Amino acid sequence: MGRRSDHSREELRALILEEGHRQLSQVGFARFSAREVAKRIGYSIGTIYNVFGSYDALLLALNGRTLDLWLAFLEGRLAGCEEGRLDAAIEAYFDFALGHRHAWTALYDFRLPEGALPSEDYRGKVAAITAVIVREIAAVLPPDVCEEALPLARSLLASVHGHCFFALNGTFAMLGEGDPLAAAKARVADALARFGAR
Amino acid sequence: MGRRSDHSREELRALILEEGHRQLSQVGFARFSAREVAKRIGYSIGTIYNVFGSYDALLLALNGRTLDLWLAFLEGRLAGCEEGRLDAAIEAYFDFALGHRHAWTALYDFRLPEGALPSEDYRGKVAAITAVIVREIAAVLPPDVCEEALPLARSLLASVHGHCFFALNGTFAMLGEGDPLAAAKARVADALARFGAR
DNA sequence: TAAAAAATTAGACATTGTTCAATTGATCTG
DNA sequence: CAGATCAATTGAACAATGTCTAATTTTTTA
Repeated sequence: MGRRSDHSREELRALILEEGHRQLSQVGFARFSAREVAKRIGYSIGTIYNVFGSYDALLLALNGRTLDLWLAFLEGRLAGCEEGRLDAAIEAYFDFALGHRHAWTALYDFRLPEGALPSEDYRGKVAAITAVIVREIAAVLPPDVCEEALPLARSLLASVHGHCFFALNGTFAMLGEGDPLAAAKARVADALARFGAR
Repeated sequence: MGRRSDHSREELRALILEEGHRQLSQVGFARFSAREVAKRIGYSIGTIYNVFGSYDALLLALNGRTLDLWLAFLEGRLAGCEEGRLDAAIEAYFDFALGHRHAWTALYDFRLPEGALPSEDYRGKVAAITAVIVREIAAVLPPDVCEEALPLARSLLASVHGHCFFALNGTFAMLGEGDPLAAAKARVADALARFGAR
């Protein structure tokens, strides 16, 4: 078959991303197959290469979509939340990861070849999620140490990530930890207490 | 070719593990190939399946080897270290991961099929590393809260892991964090301060 | 209407994990 | 020592993957 006009380039891109994300969410990164995605949307594998250029680019786009969903989820939880916003953010971190296990895990399972940087676009999405945490931390920090909000946010993000990661990959279960979320909150509280946060 | 007596079962197992670990360390989990390992030791792929039974079992054994090395590295650093032992342990955590990037990363990239548990042996190795941290935390904790050492150790392990993970996967670089190790140490100190550790 | 451009496909390629019948060497038995 | 038994090793076969490219077909342009 040759050129056909079932879908515009943009529609095709959206189609692949949608089916790809469904697939990734169902089977996980290890079993994900670009060929299978092509089959499901009724196009051939070559078309995916036309649109995305490579397997890596496709996966980066899929992970980008996950980051979009994650950010929206986070902001949704925070909207209309008066107090305990930081705890709510940590809960949202966990809940998203638990609710989108495979997609969230793929964010970290997939790695670009050594030395390759993700696109500016992708980095922006990661920065956007970080910015939410920076904002929330700045809000509870005393004014005189508020320039510490960014480094602290990066560090607390890493701490929460570690807890969430261990919760999902079974390490915590192996070690008998029953409430990873509570532990993560406690560590964040520990740090904030030291900075005299309210 | 049929049966040959170049190596005993145990020697063969050691041979595969050694070459496999070399391979894993060089090319990383994503590009690791059991076939390639077989080729390099001069046996056929079937032999690896005879000895390990499956690809998953082989990888679990390789990761087990990494855990052994890691534990030895940790204890080696701690031996003869009088003060600042916890900081030394965190440094060792980072240094091992940085010095064995691919092998360390494979510990988390590789996952058993859903629901499958690692062997008792493997779980023991993870527990052994945890036990070191429990011991070191218990040593600095006031006696009246020393039953908190285990949960605290699990949680701090997760925090340090998150920092180390972000340092290696590029997240910290993306966010402008220049000293992940210092950040990890600071978070651990925050938590210990709250428990009145010395 | 004819020529140029673009999109889509199908197939070839090298690799992978996995399985298994056949083979070959070692070991036991009489 | 010869023959039977046993166990380890192989290599080929399979299905699947990412990747690339020549051919085909449709759309657009001249």
